Amino acid sequence: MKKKSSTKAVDLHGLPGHSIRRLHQIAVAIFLQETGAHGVTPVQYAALQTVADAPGIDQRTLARSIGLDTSTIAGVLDRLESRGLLLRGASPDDRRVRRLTLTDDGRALLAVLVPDMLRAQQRMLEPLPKPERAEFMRMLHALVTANNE
Amino acid sequence: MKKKSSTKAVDLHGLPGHSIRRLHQIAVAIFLQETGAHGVTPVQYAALQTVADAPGIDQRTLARSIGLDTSTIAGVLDRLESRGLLLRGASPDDRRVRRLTLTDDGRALLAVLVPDMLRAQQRMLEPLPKPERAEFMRMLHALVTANNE
DNA sequence: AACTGAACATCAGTACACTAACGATCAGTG
DNA sequence: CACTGATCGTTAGTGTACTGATGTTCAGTT
Repeated sequence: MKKKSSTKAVDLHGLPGHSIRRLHQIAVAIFLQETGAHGVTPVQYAALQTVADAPGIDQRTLARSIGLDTSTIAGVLDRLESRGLLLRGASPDDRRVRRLTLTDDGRALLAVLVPDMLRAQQRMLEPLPKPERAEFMRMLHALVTANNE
Repeated sequence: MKKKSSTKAVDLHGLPGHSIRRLHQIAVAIFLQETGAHGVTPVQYAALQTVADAPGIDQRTLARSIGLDTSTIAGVLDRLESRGLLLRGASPDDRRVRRLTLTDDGRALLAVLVPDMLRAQQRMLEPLPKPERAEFMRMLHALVTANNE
């Protein structure tokens, strides 16, 4: 009389997909709490950071680097450009390509943002005992890289 | 001469928030690959499952149970209702409340969906060695429940 | 019975995130 | 040099996901 009609025994909260979605929501919320004053989203931060590290990068390379497709990155860059944080210049070699660089305002904002962002990252893992945090990050990273097809 | 000007040493891919976002994208993609034929999203599945387990539930309780706010759940239910999978009836006790139930089509679709969904969940953790999967789920769950403020 | 504050749902606005289709450009081939 | 296929960016359309404002309804007070 154990598990005969277990058809309905689907525990939503035990499903990886559901917990991953919830954790993502929480991560975004924490990020916005810590950096809220500056009006930058996690994805916008990722774009700013990547362009800062690789000035002149093109949109397609940027998109792949942070895990977005080109149609999504277009909107992100629109918003950053209209705030004067980023420039979309033409490439001299290839007229299809837009070369991305940060403005002085963009670099300044990024510098101000970093400590807040780091505090947010810290908070996300805080509920875990310290030795488990690195372990969690290792597994997380393994899952992400394994699925880069 | 080690780490004097480490200001720029922010490794995007080592940040929890970034990896969590990527894993969420991957989880959604796998879900849609496995269940693609039925045109249901992960959130729509969560709503169907929860209403099936608690017929007559109201929108607010449903929203909190799956981690959405009421403005988001409204759109989700619009789509399920217009596909004839779900009914939004009025409550006799309280005219503010809409009581949710599945139609026969909704229950039938859910039954068909479950095996595909379970296969998707399996695939998400597959890159991890078997003993680590439970460990990962335990940490994931700890992080989610700890941040339910 | 009117007043007040809370609860429930909706709507408007902003921001990802995807697919599919498109136009422009480029690189290589015949 | 014209042709072909691939590449880069944009646009259109669908679906979460949030905040903030609005309107209805309810429950408790006065």
